[in-house]
Amino acid sequence: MAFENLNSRELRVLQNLINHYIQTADPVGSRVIANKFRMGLSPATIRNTMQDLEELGLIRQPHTSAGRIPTDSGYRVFVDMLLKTEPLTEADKSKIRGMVNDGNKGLDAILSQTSRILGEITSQLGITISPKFDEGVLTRIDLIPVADGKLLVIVAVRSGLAKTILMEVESDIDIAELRQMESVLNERLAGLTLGHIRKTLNDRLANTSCSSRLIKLFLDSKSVIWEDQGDEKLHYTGADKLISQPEFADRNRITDFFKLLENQKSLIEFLESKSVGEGIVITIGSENEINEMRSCSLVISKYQTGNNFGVIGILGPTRMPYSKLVSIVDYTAKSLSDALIDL
Amino acid sequence: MAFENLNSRELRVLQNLINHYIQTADPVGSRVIANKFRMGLSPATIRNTMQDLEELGLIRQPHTSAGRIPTDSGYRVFVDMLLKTEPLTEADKSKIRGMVNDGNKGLDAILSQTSRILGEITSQLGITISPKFDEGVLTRIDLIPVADGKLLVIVAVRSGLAKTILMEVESDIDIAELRQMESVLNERLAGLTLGHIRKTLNDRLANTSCSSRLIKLFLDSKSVIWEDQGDEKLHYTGADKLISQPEFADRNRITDFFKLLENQKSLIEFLESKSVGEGIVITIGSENEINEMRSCSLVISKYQTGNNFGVIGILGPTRMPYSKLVSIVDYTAKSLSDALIDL
DNA sequence: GTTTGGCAATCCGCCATTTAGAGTGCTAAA
DNA sequence: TTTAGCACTCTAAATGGCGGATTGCCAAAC
Repeated sequence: MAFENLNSRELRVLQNLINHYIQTADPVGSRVIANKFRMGLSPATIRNTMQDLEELGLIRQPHTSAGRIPTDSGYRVFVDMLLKTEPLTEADKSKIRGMVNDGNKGLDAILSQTSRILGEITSQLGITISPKFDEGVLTRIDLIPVADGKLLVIVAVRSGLAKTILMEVESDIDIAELRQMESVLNERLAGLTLGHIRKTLNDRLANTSCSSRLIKLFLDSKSVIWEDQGDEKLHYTGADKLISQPEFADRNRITDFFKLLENQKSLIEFLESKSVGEGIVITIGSENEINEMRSCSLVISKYQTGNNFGVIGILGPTRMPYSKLVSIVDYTAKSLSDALIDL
Repeated sequence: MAFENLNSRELRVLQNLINHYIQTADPVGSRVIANKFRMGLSPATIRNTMQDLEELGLIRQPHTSAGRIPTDSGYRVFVDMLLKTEPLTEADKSKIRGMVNDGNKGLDAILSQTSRILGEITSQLGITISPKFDEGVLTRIDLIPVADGKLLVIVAVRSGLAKTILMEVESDIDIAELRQMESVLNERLAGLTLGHIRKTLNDRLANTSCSSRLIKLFLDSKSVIWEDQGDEKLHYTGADKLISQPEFADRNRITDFFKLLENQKSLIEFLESKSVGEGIVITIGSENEINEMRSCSLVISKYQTGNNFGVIGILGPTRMPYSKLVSIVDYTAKSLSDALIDL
């Protein structure tokens, strides 16, 4: 949209209005902008500018005789053209680093911690999603009989992640058969990405001397083993603070919000679909296709471990302190990626 | 408390009052009880009885000229002396069985499903906690080098559960050393419970010909490997329906509630502390020591897999349909235990 | 002695009305 | 182009009255 030709006064008014609204959650009137922000203009002049901004669809009045509040497009312009990222305090930085690097914890615990710290220092909902395995390169697969009729399959991926699947088998699998299967799998599949393996498994398992029963087993459970089904785990923290924000005064908003959170699968899918490319992604209000999210914004970023990518970020009302959040999410994502290299 | 000498009229009034209140959430007056429940008494007589019940602390008036509502003690008497468990409908039964036995899913997925079905058919919060590993009997331990400096430890437990831990090691561990360590561990530890192993590991690893480096490694990471730290996982579903109940009209109640849910550790600990013994346990309102739970009730039960026990149940406001919930939780716990034997 | 009808008293929830305040849009003057 | 002034509009909060529900108590009835 052609908002590039906004003049500088309009931009400044929009900026001041949004900054003030983010703090107070109250519609902002012309007087406040004129006085508090010392723009050297009278309220009447500001009013004229505000009318222009309203016609452009960047701000709106909840009702006559109220001040203005930003629309989704208004926030979009703010984020694209006016955002000054706010440097983190040392305290926050060290808090983040401390949490993320917390010793010998597993990936899961780290991500849970991370969502907690994100929630805490932002007072919004901190979210983390564990990395997709799909892009992971198989380093090795192990088959371990653990009990009668149970076979534990361990899929180890470069960068140290591992996934275990418990499968049922007929109880009389021969150990030798199993070993053979194992080595065939390793010979033929190691070095490929899981996604790739999934697509080409049929071909790759042709012409072996393995037990056909086992071959069948592995072909049949293709999706369970190689697919990503619901492996990505979602952690979130900070719901309590979030719902005390004024935008959740209406109970229905809260119910909507929890419907959203309980439908983890679609939420994960959605977040992953949005976090394309490098760096921070911000989506605002109605830009989020999920209905229950139409009054929320998202500040997210990918993080990396090995070849695999996960997502972390913040979910909150469209009225959120974007400039702070961008720095926080960015710094956290980077710290997390660093920490996971070490892991 | 000596509520055993309540006369039968008092009991019937209490019962009717609670049944009605559970349905409507409105204070119940003497007229309703007299008419709706056809007790053959006039409202005035009921009023007298209600005064008695109030003096005993079983019911109370929110304000003059309102009907009465049950107190926590009132619910307690109701549950202990007046509860008629309501048989499940066939529809619900088959829903539960269907979900719980849903094919080849892993434990985690089953428990997640279970919490969902509990939430759905009760309109309260369905909760499941995965079993404690501590009582599990080790069937086998495997050591698998997955990458430079990484060692994957797989702890398999009778009944098919397995836990994997990724450890850091110096990169030049010798495969032969590892195999030896593995077989020593299996020889000396298989058949013992994890809890037992944890306590006696030092002694049991004395006098071996294993690499002292490896021995040290295993002793050092004792807690990570054998301990239960946060392994119990909590699933819950139904928050959205729960908070639409009238008792959550006050926003503070909702925030309290989510503080409770986000503090998973203490919630898990609490639920486990309450679920002693066989069968259903019901705790009401202030009987729950956690502050944020003082206006909620809990209907929980243990379930079993191998030697391990987990907990499932329902969390909701003290005004909950106890008689239904008891049957549902009971049936679900049993179905779950059955399904996990099969697993 | 127990139960009941009658009745005054109490308190809540709802509705309409009022009031104060905030902010606007427009117009005319600077 | 900017500003001051002013009539207008709308909200939020306060006020007051009314109807309804329920109680407690007392005296009469069973």
